[in-house]
Amino acid sequence: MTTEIPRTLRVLWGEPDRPGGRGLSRDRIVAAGIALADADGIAALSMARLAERLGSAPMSLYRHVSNKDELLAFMTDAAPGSPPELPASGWRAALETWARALRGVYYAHPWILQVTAGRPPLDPGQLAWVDRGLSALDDTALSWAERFEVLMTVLHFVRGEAQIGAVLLRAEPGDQADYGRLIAHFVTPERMPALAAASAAGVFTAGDGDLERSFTFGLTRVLDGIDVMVTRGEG
Amino acid sequence: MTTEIPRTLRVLWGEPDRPGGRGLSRDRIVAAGIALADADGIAALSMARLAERLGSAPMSLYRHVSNKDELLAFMTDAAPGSPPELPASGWRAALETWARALRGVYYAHPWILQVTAGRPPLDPGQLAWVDRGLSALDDTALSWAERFEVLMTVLHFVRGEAQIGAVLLRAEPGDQADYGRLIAHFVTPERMPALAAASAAGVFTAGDGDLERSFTFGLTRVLDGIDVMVTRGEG
DNA sequence: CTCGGTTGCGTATGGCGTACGCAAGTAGCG
DNA sequence: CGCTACTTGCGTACGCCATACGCAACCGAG
Repeated sequence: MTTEIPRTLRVLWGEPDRPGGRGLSRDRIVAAGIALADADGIAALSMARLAERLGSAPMSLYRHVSNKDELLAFMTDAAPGSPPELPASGWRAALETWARALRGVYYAHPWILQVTAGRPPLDPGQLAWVDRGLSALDDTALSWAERFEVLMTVLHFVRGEAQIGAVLLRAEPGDQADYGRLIAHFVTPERMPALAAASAAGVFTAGDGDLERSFTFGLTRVLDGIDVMVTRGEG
Repeated sequence: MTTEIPRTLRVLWGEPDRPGGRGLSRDRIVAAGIALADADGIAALSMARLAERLGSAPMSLYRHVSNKDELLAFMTDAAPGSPPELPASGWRAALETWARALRGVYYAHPWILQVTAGRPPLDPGQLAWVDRGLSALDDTALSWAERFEVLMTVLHFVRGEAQIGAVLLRAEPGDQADYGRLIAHFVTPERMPALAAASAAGVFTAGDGDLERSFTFGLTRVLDGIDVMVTRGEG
């Protein structure tokens, strides 16, 4: 009857770290992994490089982490930290606070997007955020299923925006200009009329602060759409 | 003045395939790569396995594809195919058609989501979809920048939903039930009250057709939000 | 002091992407 | 026909990766 529970999850929810070792510990390894992935990207995170950072041998890590997948699970659990307290001034402000804080997490740790893509969250770190997000809708009349779908809609938007924005932030300053120039070079009005018009209108030559404005723009659309439902249900 | 253009892009936009070889050709390699990634996932796509499928030696592929990254670029260009014709019955129906077709692409080739994550599209295959999506908004009074932001908002939602849905579709039938059971097992009302309530309400024990319904639900929210803006601008 | 358990790590294996250079085939041209 | 220039296929080799296994050093309890 009881589903057998994977070791990784049991550790994640229960066992605290044993700081016994002569220097290595799960917490230290996970923290170093997060720092490495933040700085150089998840592709640069290898067990060997991580061990080097920690001043130990590669195989020593396996005493605290059963394999690389488990390390990544620990990292995605720890990196987001605690979700923010939400304002009590209504679901919209609460949901917006949640979305902006989550965006901050993804901008700080873009690799989370890759690691958690298509994997339903089961660690306490991720689920705490889901719980907090659901609580933003406490003052609505929506069903639990509706609240969950609404939250997923916001989540999809935040993840999608972060996937683009976090990369742009770390790119060279000229890359965005290059992108606009390449679009302009390849896209012809005959084959792609709408795109050519958008390109000619300067849509692909973004400037400072445009990332922020574009996030706010999309989030406003999404929240407006939710508002239509919430208000109709109450009216 | 002229930005130097990466070889991969030049090939993508210009040079047709030279079918000269004794069996190998760029098109055949790309098609086999797509088939392999569709069947076994992108992680199972190695140059060696691909060569085996094609009955050639690993190094032979490099005559037609300069490295694995370029192969992936060719694959993401080719896999989506042509975007659908959009109905002329208004922006909402057009955008919905576009979104559903794109979702179909991601469900058929989930690896595209991983490969294109955080990389702005520059190949004709992807850009044709962006162009078609923008054209869905031709009958609105929005600016080009607004149309682009609107399209990105829809795109984020579609990608986010597909990232979860495409995986669930290929999962074992019992996995979804397992997920609900694991949530119920770990989540306590004291620590995560909203999540516990949602779990108790059966939100995490999905049934047949729920994926479709959930996509429609979220898409309706997003389109409703866009409608608020389009209508206000016109009124 | 002994002993069971824990921790660190050296060695080794099999997979990966791919640089390099040779050989076999093909096309152009006399 | 033969000679040459080029293209295509691929065998070998290298360095990086995750990680299985077993030994040695250490630690706390008796």
